[in-house]
Amino acid sequence: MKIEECINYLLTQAQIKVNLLFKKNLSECGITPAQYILLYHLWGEDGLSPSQLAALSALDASTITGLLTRMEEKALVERRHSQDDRRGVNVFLMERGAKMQREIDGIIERSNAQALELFEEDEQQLLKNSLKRIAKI
Amino acid sequence: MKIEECINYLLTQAQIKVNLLFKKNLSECGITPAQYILLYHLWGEDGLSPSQLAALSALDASTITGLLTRMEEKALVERRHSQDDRRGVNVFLMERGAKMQREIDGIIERSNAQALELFEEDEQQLLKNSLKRIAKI
DNA sequence: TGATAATTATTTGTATGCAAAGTATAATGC
DNA sequence: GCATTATACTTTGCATACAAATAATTATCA
Repeated sequence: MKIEECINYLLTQAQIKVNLLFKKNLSECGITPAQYILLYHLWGEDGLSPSQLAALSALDASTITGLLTRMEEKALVERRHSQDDRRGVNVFLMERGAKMQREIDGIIERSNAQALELFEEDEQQLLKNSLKRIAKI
Repeated sequence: MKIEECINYLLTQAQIKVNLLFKKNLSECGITPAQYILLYHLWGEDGLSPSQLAALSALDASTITGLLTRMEEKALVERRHSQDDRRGVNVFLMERGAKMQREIDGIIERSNAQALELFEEDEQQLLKNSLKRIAKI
């Protein structure tokens, strides 16, 4: 079959391009798209564990470890050992990570509009719904 | 905005999942999805240069370098210095890389069907068209 | 022709991603 | 209680990706 009909090829091409756009826009405030995902979940509930973040973001736990390490180096978040279960870790927002929420939200809104500017509202919804379905494989 | 409405998030989630499926299926014959893309273009025209492969696959030239190095180690392709332009390189299929075409084509067909099994034919086309459009950013 | 610019590919550095192995701690079962 | 399991996280190894810097070669043009 032609590669232009291969769903993995098309998804990868689209993801690389869109992710580059988001990465460029988010670099204004020194974070990456993947780091945004963890910040987003922590804004909703501070003190989540790495495994909870892995579940919420559908990423592997070892991926979370790396992300958190780099985010700690940038003073966005802080890891604290859990009191009740010494295996556990809780991740807390630091001041920088908490304060950036509005700025980052703006960048995300803007980036979405930019990526989808050629799509009508109903086309956007169709695309998003299809992506949600295919991600449930 | 909710992260479930963020196009970069949705594209990334879908791409990771679908790519894992393709990666698992392609591992039968020892290649990866990214390596498949280069093989595909070489099946169409042997002896392409790294920059041509970069243009055809919409990947950065430095990404192609790494892919080719790993593909050479597996005796899939071979780099030869260009005769007319000593800066240039031409990439040629080796026997293993050439012979695998039919097997790999089968795996790609199967993987596509698997990834899209919950989609009607017209939904598949709509999704693919949307992905093509968004990748042109 | 000889310096400067452009082109081609690679190298280096950074950031994701997963899988598999390793570590520390807690839970279970005999 | 103590050995076995299970859980939570990290480490290591591999494969993509891009950006920026390098190296080698070719083209331009003054």
